[in-house]
Amino acid sequence: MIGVLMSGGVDSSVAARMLIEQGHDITGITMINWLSDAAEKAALVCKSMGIEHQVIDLRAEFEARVIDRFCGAYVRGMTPNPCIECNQYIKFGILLEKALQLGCQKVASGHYARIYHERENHTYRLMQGVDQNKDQSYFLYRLGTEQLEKLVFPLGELTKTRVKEYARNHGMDKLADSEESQEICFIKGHYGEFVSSRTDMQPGPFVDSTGKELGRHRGLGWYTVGQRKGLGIAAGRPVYVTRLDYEANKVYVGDENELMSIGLEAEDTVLHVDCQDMVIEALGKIRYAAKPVRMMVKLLDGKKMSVSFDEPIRAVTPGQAIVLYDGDFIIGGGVISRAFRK
RNA sequence: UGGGGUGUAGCCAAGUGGUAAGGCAACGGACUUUGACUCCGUCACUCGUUGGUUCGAAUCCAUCCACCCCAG
Repeated sequence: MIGVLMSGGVDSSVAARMLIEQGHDITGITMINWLSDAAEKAALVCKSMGIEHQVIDLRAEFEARVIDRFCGAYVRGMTPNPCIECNQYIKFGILLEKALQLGCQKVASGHYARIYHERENHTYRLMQGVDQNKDQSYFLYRLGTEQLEKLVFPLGELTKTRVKEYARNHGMDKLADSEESQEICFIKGHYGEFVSSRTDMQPGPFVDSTGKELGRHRGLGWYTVGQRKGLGIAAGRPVYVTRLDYEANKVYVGDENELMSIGLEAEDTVLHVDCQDMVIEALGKIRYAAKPVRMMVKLLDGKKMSVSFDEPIRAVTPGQAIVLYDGDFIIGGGVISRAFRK
């Protein structure tokens, strides 16, 4: 039996339908994490497909592992990616465990990514989804063989367009036309609002590179490197956040050219390839929607790596993930801790 | 109080007699599983006040008000 993680949206619903068509015995699984009506929506979908549906309450785990860390990072001036944490620890951590306990042999989800099985050495590797625009491998880069061998991503070979078509052809018109869920699932409203409601954030100064004060900020959690909107600074030209200084509670701002970096340092590194020489050449992305750039990666001690780019990259942001690719394969990645400015 | 200067949207700022440029900010939308970037759109029936000149003024004149600088 395959347990399908269902949110009630098109993607996971199509994934479920496809598995049924392929003759698999499946059951729907939805986790309750925070504010979401996913469980109700998914229940309806499951009912229409005539399959079982289980709801698993992971609110406590989600809050501790994802939300608290998210706020903790923001308040310290970093820009975390909670989806990555959630995938690693919640969806494909605890939830996967529970599904296996429930008797599932495998767990499927509607992610746009592929899993490659190397039979010779019994390893599983993550690959980008075929749809370049929807590829979600960035959020899954931490998954290794132990998890991947238990997973199925039915949408990995499809484009979003094909998925919608599939939905329409299988009586799921409503789902096909439904809005995409875009934002972080546990926040309604502004991120800064959310972070400040759960932490102690203090206002402070906006300063330029010379230290001159240009205004007052509302607390580090309201900003991210590269941000332009929402600063309220009328300097006659656009100004961007260049750095967040937690110690001094200062938000540095400057011109776009002050945002360019030639390299970075990352920690909490995971690598899915053997690497004897400690130096890797790869394509890397420093944000989900970033353009991949060729870079040289040096492994420092076990968990750290130092990366230098072939060309300068804009707004390298501590807290975000650097994800490394070799063609369609995900090599690994880490959490950005510093940017090396031009 | 004497002399000089300035007053145009939230900020900066064009415009010197013909019926309010532009930038920044803000707001709205598109894009986006990071409220970021980017893109598109909106944003002064009115030019510190009150009068006057004129067919017509933000633009000329007078008045008052506010602020700035110099002098003292």
